[in-house]
Amino acid sequence: MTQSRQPVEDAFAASLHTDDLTDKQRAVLTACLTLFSHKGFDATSTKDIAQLAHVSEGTVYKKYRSKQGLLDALLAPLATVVVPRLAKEFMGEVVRNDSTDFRAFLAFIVHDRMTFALSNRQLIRIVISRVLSNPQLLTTVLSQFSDAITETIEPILKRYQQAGQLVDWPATKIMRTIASTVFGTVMPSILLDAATVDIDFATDEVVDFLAKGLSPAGRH
Amino acid sequence: MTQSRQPVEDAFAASLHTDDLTDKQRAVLTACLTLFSHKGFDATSTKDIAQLAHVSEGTVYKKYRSKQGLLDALLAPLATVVVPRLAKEFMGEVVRNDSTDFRAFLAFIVHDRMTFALSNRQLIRIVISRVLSNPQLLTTVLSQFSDAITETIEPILKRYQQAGQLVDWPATKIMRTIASTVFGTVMPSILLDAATVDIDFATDEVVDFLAKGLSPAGRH
Amino acid sequence: MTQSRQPVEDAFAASLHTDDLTDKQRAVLTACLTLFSHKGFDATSTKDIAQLAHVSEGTVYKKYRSKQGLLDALLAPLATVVVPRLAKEFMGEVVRNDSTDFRAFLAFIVHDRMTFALSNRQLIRIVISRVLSNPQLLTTVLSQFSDAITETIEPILKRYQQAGQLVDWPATKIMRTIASTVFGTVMPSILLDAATVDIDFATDEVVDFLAKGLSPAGRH
Amino acid sequence: MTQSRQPVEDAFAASLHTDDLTDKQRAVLTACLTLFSHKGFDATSTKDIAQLAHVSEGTVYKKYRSKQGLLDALLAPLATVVVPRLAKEFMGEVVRNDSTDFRAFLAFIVHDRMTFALSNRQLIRIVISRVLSNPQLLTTVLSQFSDAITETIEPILKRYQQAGQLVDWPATKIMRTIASTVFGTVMPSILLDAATVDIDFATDEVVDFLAKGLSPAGRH
DNA sequence: AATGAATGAGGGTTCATTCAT
DNA sequence: AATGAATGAACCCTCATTCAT
Repeated sequence: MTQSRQPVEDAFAASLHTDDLTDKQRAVLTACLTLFSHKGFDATSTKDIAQLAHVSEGTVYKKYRSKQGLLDALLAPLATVVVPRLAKEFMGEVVRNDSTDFRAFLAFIVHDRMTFALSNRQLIRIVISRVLSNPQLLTTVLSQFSDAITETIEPILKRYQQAGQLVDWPATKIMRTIASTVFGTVMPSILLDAATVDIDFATDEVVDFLAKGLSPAGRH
Repeated sequence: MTQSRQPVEDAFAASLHTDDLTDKQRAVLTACLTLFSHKGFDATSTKDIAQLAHVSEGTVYKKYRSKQGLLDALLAPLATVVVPRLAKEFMGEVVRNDSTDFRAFLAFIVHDRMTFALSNRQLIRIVISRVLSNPQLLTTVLSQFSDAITETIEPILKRYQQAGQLVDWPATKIMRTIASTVFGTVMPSILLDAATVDIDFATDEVVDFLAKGLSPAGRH
Repeated sequence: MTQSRQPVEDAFAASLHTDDLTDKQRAVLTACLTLFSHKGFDATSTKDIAQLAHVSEGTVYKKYRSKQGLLDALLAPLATVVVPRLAKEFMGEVVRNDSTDFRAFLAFIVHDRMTFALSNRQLIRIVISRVLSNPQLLTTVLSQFSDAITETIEPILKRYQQAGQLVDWPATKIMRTIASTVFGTVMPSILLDAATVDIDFATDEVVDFLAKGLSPAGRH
Repeated sequence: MTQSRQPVEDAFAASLHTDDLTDKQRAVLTACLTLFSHKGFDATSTKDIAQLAHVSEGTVYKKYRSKQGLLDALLAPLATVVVPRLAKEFMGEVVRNDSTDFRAFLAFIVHDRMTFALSNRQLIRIVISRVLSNPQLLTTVLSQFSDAITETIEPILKRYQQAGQLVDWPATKIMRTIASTVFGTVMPSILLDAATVDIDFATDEVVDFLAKGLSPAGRH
């Protein structure tokens, strides 16, 4: 039921290496990821960044011309790399899992999202932090996920609903429920930035719970 | 099923008025609540606070001697007022709901928590923000809730489990599941700081989902 | 040789009690004396003063309208009370000591000045401190002493010089030499604000030294 | 009798140039020396310093991280450069003056100390000012001088005492007497920060006075 | 490309002073 | 006479950013 594929978790990390960055500039971005996620954007000084990256203060500004630019550079892959690649992952999975039942589908999606969330804890921490002071960012991120994922997943869910395996809710609501449950499960690890979750075990439990909670109402 | 009681939602607001504060000092705290929750603690300047509170910068420091002190003053009621009062609320409900079934219990708790969460959106935003840069705060808050609530609720859950109405999970896991689902439901409203949720309607949906998801495994 | 009269040492302390001051205002001045002398004028806040005087911050300003006013109030007696009274002391002594030799005169003046300096350590500390940032004050103080004392003392010295008991220096130079030696002796006690000097013993030593140093050159 | 050597007077000034300081940072220290000595440490603002040094306020903090740090940087050479070098000067003089009499020795030491005091008026003013609010500093400075100088000078004095040229007092008392007299002579110039003293002439006078005052008691 | 000295605006905080009570 | 809440200018210091080297 659980799988060991590595779908998107390092899509972000990869993006750090594909750009035309020097070693020092990469070190700067990595330092930003660490510091922004732990101290917060505002509480991180460019001096902090320079020191952690073992770089002069001037170098911090060589590629990106402001502290905000560094933050943007960290968050950009979310829209340009992570989300699109997500959609593609699911599309491929659709074909492969075409005949499996809802529970198997659930297992895949839950495991995939948990792995992603735990692999990108720092980035997620930064996103949460920024969303708090810039709610529009949440709208953007959510709509990207909505556009990219829901569109891909909706037909799949419809099939399970027609097969009587899934409650007759709108696709967005179902996905939101799944997301809430998954997020609620991994949230402590994300906030504490400690990888204390056994993903395979947690997936089984969450799938159990969701399978029941999302079963057609008539069953009861 | 849903109720219109107002248990704890303004426990915090009330705490602003019980202290021996001047009108101006209260205005300062209120301004802090607004600004810290929207711009974040670090991005809020004492000048911002003074202006929003229609007060001089000196007054900002009259009662609390540092910006951190103002933050602490906002978060303190969480431990000294909100959480203890929560426990008492539940204790009272135990008596009243003694004979009701699990679904009714669920309705109460979900409605109560949603109301609390939506009534204290700003405070919650601040807590989330601070937890990101001070994980120990999460541990503290969670353990307080754990101590105060779980202890009160565990015997109740046990009764429902013995009556075959509730899955045989540890109390903490059940509560965490409920909390995750509730939090996932209200999170968009909290992050966006927009009260767009119909609590009664949302309660019904969440209760439906949870009742199924937490039903004993054997049922399926 | 040494005497137990109490000439001027508490002329200043007395001035605190002669003015039409309430108890609280006196407490304020006393607190100023302590704080200005130990922390310095600039490093002493009006809050410090209020607290040490057990008085509200408003009261600090009741009699004297600024912090500078408080300092002035402390230093004023120096010109209006202390120095004039000094002259009178010496005038009286002239009559009494009319027939004594230079050594006895020296003993009187050294003992008198030592007693004064050690009894007004705090005031002297403040004067030194103020002189550093306002050299004109030194000129004022010195000229007051010059006017008041030298004028009184010069004829006396002349008599000792004519009697061959005293070097043939100008009166001011002799007095400055005496003052330097006395000041050098008590300076550690003044700076450290610790009364560790046995005045009678120290007087004997200083008189020995000065009597030789100021003896007519021909002797050697 | 008087000499024109320049032993230690600019030991401090030199120390400003040996450190790895930028021109601007040196200008900052120089401005601090001037302002601290004239207005006092507490009454000098970092803005004052920046303006006098023709530098931005940020630059004031580039090398030393606080205003106190700047003060420490000014006072440090006193312990690490000035005092040790003093000892060495005297040691050298011992050899050269081996056969001279006490009066010549006195002339050297008086001239040397007067030159030093007048060349470092600003520094001395700062030290006096700081001693007033931090008596422990006096203890430190005095003990350094005690250790460095007395130890070097004591055997010399003993020789003069055995030759019957010097009163039979403890070395520390003799040195303190000399110091008091010298300090008393130059003090007006130091406090007023005006170089109105003819060192050679003043030396002769002070030596005359001290030679008599410190002559063996039996002579009289 | 990389450095780090330099900048000056703005940060949090303290302060002397005022004034309604 | 006495209080202490309120003020806002000024304080010390940090910051993101620039630029000559």
